[in-house]
Amino acid sequence: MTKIATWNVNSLRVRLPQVLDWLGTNQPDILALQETKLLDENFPQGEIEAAGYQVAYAGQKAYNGVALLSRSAATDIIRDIDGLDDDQRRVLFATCDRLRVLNVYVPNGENVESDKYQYKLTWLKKLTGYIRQQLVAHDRLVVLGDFNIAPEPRDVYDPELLEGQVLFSVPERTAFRTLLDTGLSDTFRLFNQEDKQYTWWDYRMMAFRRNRGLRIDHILASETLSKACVSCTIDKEPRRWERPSDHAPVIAEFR
DNA sequence: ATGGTAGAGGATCTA
Repeated sequence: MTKIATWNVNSLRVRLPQVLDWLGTNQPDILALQETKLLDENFPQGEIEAAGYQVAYAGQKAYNGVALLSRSAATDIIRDIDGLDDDQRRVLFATCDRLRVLNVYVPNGENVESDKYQYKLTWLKKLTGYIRQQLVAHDRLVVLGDFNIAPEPRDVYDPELLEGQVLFSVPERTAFRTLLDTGLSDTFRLFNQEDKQYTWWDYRMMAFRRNRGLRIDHILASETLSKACVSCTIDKEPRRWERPSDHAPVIAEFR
């Protein structure tokens, strides 16, 4: 069994003790992190290796940044995807435990009128083209991370209020659907799930206490891997901790 | 009254 997880930590510097605690409790084989917000020279490699995990990372100053923590060594590591043409550190692609793993931090988009929203849609289109190519070569592909898109009305706390807003606009949801149509499954929806399960809650307005959240962090699997997927769950526990990330981890297991 | 909170970095920008 291979256990793989994703977690937007919103600063690895601040969240490192929580990440180490969570690794000890949950023992994943692979953990994909987003928003590390660290230069590579400041990555806490020693502390993570001391906890029994190897690391690969692609960071930058202040914003973005992704990392892959794994029990086994990751190989064939790619930090710059062909055709993405992006200076921001948002992707990390590697092979680990017989999986081809693509860790993504999709642009937030800010709001639907913003230039950053167009950047998000263009970025997703380029990523989708790349994934379409990669699925030809890799039948055991996992794409996971913070997609900054809630795919369906049941993935947001108030679909009427949020309709047309960033993270839940029709063009974003269509882009997500197009990505799945390359041959990926949203592993969370392979299983019967309780209602009102989310992965992100705004820090403001007591959103977590009121469960005003969105499901925007996902683990997508190729057809071969979908058949081998036995669970996908959201761990809300770290969101309850003192000084938490605004995102909860998502965990999938593969036979 | 365009809020409210968090992180980075040292004034705003991003989410």
